[in-house]
Amino acid sequence: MNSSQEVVDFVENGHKSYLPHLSIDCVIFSYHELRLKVLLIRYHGHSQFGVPGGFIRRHEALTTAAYRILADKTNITELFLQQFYTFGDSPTRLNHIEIQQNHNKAYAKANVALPEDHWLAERTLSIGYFALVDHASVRVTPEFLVEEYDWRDVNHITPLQFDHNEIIEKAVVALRAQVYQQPIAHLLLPDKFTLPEIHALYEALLGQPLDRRNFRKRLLALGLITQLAEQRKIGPHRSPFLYEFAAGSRAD
Amino acid sequence: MNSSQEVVDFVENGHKSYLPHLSIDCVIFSYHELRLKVLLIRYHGHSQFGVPGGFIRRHEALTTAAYRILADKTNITELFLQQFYTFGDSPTRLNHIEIQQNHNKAYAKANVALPEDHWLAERTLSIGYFALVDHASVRVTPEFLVEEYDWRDVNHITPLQFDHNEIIEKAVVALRAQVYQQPIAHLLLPDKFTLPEIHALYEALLGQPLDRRNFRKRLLALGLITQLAEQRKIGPHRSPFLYEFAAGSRAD
DNA sequence: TAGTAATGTGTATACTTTACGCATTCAATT
DNA sequence: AATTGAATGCGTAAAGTATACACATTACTA
Repeated sequence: MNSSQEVVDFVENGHKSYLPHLSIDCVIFSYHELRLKVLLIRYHGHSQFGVPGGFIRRHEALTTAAYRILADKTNITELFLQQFYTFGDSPTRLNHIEIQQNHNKAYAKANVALPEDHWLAERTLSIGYFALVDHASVRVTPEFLVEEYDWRDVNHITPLQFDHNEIIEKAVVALRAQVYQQPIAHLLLPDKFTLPEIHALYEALLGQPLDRRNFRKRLLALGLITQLAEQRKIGPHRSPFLYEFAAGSRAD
Repeated sequence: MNSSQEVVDFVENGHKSYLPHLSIDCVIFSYHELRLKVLLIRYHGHSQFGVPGGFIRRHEALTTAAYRILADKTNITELFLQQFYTFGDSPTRLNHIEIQQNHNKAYAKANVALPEDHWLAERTLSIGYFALVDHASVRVTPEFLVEEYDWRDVNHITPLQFDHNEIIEKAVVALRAQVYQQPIAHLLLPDKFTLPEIHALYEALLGQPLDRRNFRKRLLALGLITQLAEQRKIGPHRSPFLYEFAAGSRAD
């Protein structure tokens, strides 16, 4: 939504296209400057950030909706995406008046206010997905109601809207559980990469130091990566070998 | 719902109390005659069984709803309950006409038919919960539209309604992942139990044989159970010691 | 040509899991 | 009273995984 007019149209007609009471919240991870980052956005009139989200079309498969929302927000179609939990307990999700007021802080920018019985002002459950995207490929779509966005270090998340802190925490746990099961890092690295590169990536993903040598043995033993004969020239040091993700490793 | 009148009332007024487009499906496990069982129900006019489900009240916390539905169906309040996945992809969940026809097969018994635009005839996502209940304590609540129910061996599930086979499969995976993490079996055994008893239970839960001796060491090492000084007299054999679940083990 | 800082592997040790055997107990039978 | 069958109790050896750690190699710079 890129103009006041589009926002008004959404508020007036959105109920025809989208399911009420239900949203998808996306915890979008990327890897940048050796750190694991999460994409946060801040709406007009709000002081706190939150994770981006969207609604499900009435006749759209859930997974399709998740991919569509991710693509809408980041202009990225190649990504790792996985559902991890559905949130519907937080008191901040149940208090009608609070929800309505919260929305209206943002919608004020388009000079609309939600009436009390508007579908957007109602209690909404959220299906949590987490995604891993290539940082450099992301072009965050500007939105009329979104004041700013920020790639926040996953270890330095400040208090967020609603239950979004809890959502991110659960997403991080789910992400880390997958790190040795699936070639998750595939989209975060070039096709050919060095061991130090993937090593630093995994340290960021897991938030802890990993022994270089044992790490290599592990990925090799799991069959996640394959060593190539080629090497790469890096500045003044020994040339590291290149590796690639093994074809046939899970989720390929 | 126990009478034709109640069903009609639900069809006419349910939208005031419950969230549309969203249901909770419960995979209810129990342990009976050394087997892991799942509770299935069959609606009037339907040939296939399915897992029991229910709707979320408009202002009810999600977890509360799940416990309420479980209690409604089984008259049990003490149980292990956990969300595991939200289903919204299956084509059988998206086809309007099919959904409507399916519902009407059952509702025919109450001489009602859902119009095409009725909330119950619309596309519905389902939040999957699995539960572990004490088989003997369950008293399945009779419902007007439910023709029969069955505790089905988890290894002999026939084709079910909609995507319920997939739901059960995912539930079994989620259940098995928890078996050594939480004192899941607490509610399936008496307070004091013998090692052979919990051993047989775990074999049923995991669907595979487990070495008696290693099994004991494992549970003891994890601190899940504690050995007592007491023994139990069993027929013509050596008296087994009694064990209890360790206080302070997770989820207590 | 030596120095520096990074990369490349191998090996020994601790820990965890798995495999497996033999002694003990209870009651029914000889 | 001794024997036997069937189940339980609990230990030990072997295999497999994970962890800790060290030294050789390379590429550029001084």
